[in-house]
Amino acid sequence: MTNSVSVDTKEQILNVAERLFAENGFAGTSLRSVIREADVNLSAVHYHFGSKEELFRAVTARIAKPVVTGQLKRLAQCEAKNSTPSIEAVLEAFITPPLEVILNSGERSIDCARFMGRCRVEPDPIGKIAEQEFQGSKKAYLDAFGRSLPNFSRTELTWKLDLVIATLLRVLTEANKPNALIQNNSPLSIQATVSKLVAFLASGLRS
Amino acid sequence: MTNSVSVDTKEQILNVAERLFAENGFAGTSLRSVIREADVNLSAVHYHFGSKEELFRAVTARIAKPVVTGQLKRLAQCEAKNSTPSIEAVLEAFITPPLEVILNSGERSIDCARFMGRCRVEPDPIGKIAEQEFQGSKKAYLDAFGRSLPNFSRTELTWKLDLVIATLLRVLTEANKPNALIQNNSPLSIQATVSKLVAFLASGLRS
DNA sequence: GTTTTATTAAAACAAACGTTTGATAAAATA
DNA sequence: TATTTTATCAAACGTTTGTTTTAATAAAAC
Repeated sequence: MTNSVSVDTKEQILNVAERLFAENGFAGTSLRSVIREADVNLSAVHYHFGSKEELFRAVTARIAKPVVTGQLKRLAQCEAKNSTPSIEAVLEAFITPPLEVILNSGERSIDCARFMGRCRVEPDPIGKIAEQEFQGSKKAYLDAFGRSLPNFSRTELTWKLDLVIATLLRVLTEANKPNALIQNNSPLSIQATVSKLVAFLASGLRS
Repeated sequence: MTNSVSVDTKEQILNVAERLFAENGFAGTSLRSVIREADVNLSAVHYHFGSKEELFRAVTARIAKPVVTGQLKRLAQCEAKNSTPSIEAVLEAFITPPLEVILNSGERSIDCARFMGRCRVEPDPIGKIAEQEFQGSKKAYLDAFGRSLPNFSRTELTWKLDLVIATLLRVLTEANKPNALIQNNSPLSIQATVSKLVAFLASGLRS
């Protein structure tokens, strides 16, 4: 049907699941704790999403889509200016979208950040689901790394991109905690975070 | 008593728990799956460890102790040679012990690596337990970072050390997977991994 | 006005969970 | 030798898990 009531129910479930998955992980979050906080019926979860695993996928997809889209768009812009962009420019294109999503998520911003950080350190098969949802931009960036750093093997570039992602995920997980890089989600803070991360990672990638 | 039977039981539980916690996380690992693979009685877990949480602490402590000891020892040696060692030397002192532990763990080496990588991305309160067990060397290294890099604030050094740890944990988690830095646990491979990680991180820390 | 269709609600399901209990026997201590 | 301690075991505890089933409700389509 798609009336306003069901939309609210579905979105309420997504929002609460996002927060609880981020806090307690997939296995540590029960559907009953979700429906309790979302104030909906237990059946609503299976009606709207089918299973706990599909609920997790839905939460992940909601965040991953704009991130991947943004990363591909920025990489294209980046390579439109310069056929062989600097690794700094490529890094900035990769790192900015996830931080931008946080900025555009209103009250959910911190939950978004923490969920992004959490979802990809989940044990399999849940971690694989998250990897799937985010992998749409991975190959393009691996290729871009190769063009910006032509002196490294594919294997070397692969684990380096992997460490870039791990670093980014840690920054997201720690958002708003003491001494964390992300201290609020103001545009200025996001910009500063991108700059510091690019500086931190670029020189390592060249090593 | 400490007869050979009980020692075997206790160690069997530790070994299997280490592997399953590493694979499936704390919440994703049931005590019944542990005792099934360890071929011991369910009560043996509570008899030897008291609770699931204390079993996790025991697994963590077994690995963390030699790591922390090694890190403190190497840092002291490092500063004995040079009162203000390079950040590369400090990094090497920090990174070597966890990789050394893997090398000295025989058949458990990959499980050790993966558990180290997993235990500190566990949701609280489990993650806090792991943090506790590993934190014995943290303050000393934060101070050492400050001496090697005197131009940065404590806050900046704190998140930078945090990212060093996150990078190291990722390398450990991915051990023996395709394109991973750690591809086997030979002394040569470990040495090569340390060198690459130091190179990757040192320049970022200076930025 | 009747029949679909979409959504919520409540109850029940079998399975799995961490933990506790009480019995048993071997080992250590006296 | 008698008593206590240590270790192991099967069985059961009450609770919680994800999922399914069965009804009830209300809006939409015919």
